Amino acid sequence: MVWPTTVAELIEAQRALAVANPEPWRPGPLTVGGCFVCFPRGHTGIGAAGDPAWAAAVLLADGRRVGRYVVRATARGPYQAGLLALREGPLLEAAVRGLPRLPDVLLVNATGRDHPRRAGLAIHLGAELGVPTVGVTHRPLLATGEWPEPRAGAASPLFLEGELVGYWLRPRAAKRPIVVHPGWRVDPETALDVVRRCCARWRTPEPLRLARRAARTARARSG
DNA sequence: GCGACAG
DNA sequence: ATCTTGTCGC
Repeated sequence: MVWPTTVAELIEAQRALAVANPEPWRPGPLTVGGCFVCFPRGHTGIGAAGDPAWAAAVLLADGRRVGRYVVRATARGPYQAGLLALREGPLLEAAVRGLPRLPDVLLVNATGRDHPRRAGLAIHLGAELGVPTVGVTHRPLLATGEWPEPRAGAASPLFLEGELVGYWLRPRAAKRPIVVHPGWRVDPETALDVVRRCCARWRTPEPLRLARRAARTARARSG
């Protein structure tokens, strides 16, 4: 399979992903991956194809980092809500494929079913890699729901046209909640379970935090 | 027609 | 995504 390069191709791929019915994945002993793309400091707006970028992925086993890969890359297009795969999809795939092995489950900075065609980048990247995925974002794309109570670990459902598409989750009692999105082969409750296990120390799940740090460190070193 | 709208 | 200022804590 190849990443779509045009809006029409991506929309067609998203429609297929929305009705795909992969075998549900159940968490056993976990290796958890995280991946992240950053852009130059001072970068603003939606950008364009050719923007410099840094993509990183990390692999954690028993909470310890056992793999890391960072690659200098180039954005494939501008950012447009609902079409994030056109900008970051191939970059994230390249970062994850650079790991010593694929994770049991991968955390992605993107939505899943919370998407105009129910096929956000977390789902798309998981399908592409053949790896179960969970999306984590700062806010929903289209879904709505009340914030959970200010207690660490509290969660509340997010709905899109009547469908449960994810959860608000508060990793830290006093701080803003994050959004947890079931991705490829992952149901909402499993997604929540995976992310909770990764938030022992920080608001941002550890695999995403380490991938973000790795990408930004590379950016600082290579301008 | 206009604003909203993951990163 | 990135920016901004102070603030709290290890």
